[in-house]
Amino acid sequence: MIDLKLLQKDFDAISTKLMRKGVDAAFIENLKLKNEALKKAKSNFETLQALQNSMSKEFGMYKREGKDISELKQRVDANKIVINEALDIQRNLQEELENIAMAIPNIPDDNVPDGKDENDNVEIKKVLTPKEFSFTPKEHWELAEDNGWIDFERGVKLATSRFSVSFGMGAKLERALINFMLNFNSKRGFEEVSVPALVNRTALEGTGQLPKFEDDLYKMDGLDLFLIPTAEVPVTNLYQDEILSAEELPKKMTAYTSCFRKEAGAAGRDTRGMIRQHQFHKVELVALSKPEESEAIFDDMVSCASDILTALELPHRIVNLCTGDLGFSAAHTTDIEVWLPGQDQYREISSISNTRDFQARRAKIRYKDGKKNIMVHTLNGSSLAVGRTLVAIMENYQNEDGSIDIPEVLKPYLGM
RNA sequence: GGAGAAGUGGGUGAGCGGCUGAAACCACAUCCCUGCUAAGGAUGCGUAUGGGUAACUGUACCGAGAGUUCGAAUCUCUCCUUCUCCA
Repeated sequence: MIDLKLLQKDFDAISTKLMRKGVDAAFIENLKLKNEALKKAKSNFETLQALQNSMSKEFGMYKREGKDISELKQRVDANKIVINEALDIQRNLQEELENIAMAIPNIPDDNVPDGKDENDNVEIKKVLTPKEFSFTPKEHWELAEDNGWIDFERGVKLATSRFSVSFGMGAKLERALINFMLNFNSKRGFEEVSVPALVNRTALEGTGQLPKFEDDLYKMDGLDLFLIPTAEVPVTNLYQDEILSAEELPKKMTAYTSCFRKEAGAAGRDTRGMIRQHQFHKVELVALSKPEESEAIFDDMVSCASDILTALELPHRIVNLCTGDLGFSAAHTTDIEVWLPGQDQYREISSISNTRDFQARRAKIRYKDGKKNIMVHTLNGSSLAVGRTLVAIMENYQNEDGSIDIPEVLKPYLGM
């Protein structure tokens, strides 16, 4: 959630920034007006309540002293009616305000480039040069089927479209990648955690998936529980509604989970292969930090993900997302795109975001700085999407005869 | 699935309709004393939000929500969680 006090104080600047992200000006204006109205309503209610409280105290004294209370009772009863009206007004405003505020995305940083969609993202640098093939490289689905690594039909048979099954070396490689990535992140100072794959509404509101994006989530029938779309949700919410001590920051964590997404708006995109599946594996990095540390940690996370790709000898590039491609909760995001020779293009394999205090305010994650409680900054990033890494290995390590080499760093994980 | 018991501040735990935002103890912080490593004393010490430069102060919060009442941590209802017993 954005800082309403800041909005109130510096309305023009904040609304200008939000408009860069495509938020309707009228919407922001409305938020401001509602906020002001709520403040008035609250103050009004509290004054009445204070009066009621003091009369109630008097009431107790009268009774103890055996005085006549009928006149006082009349006053108190009359005030009660007024209070209830004031409370109603306040509650309605509160609810309206919350609905609006929760649907407003984070304020993009000033250095986020303007742009409409992913085509306007800005490349920062390339790492490793794609190798030249002496033959026409195949796409991963062909390689996956030819090598018997992935069975797309049987995934559909078991569930529905956009599900797949890994066999043999395909399955082993997934497991090796997960272990390799977790170990890599551990060495970089991220503590490994294992978390539930189902979370409640509060957790999803905390990280910003709800209330706006319920259509993208799988919801349990009859329960207020959802399958996680990313480990970011359970891991960040681990400290929901807590006040951490300054010494325990930064908290750097890494988790492997399956992720589940309905891909509601993605009809027709990447229908073939395992680029866009309803269920996929991902190793995630999450950090909670003091505000002044978050940028350094952000850089650390980007390099951590990039270094994994480098260790796997996979060419990739680092891209700064433009306003149009920026997610709901992010103040700024860097994507890592891996080179896919079969597709002859770079494709997203990691997305690292600093949400600053946006999620912390929603999830109420604070730390004690001396006497004051301050919102932490939260960061998250993939390191990496396992399925897409497997895709990248298949396409980059393919040979002319259709066989696939195994990256050196993974061999120990495969007993090779 | 059935039957009971319980959920209070960082922890233990009192309170069972007004004098309680909450005793006491522990932990913690600052200061003092002492002087030798362990103890003594004083003060402070929850969260959120509004007002105020500040001191301070209004309001809300005793698992969550609703209700009874002039007034609820305390009474009622629903839900959640934990523990014990039964199937």
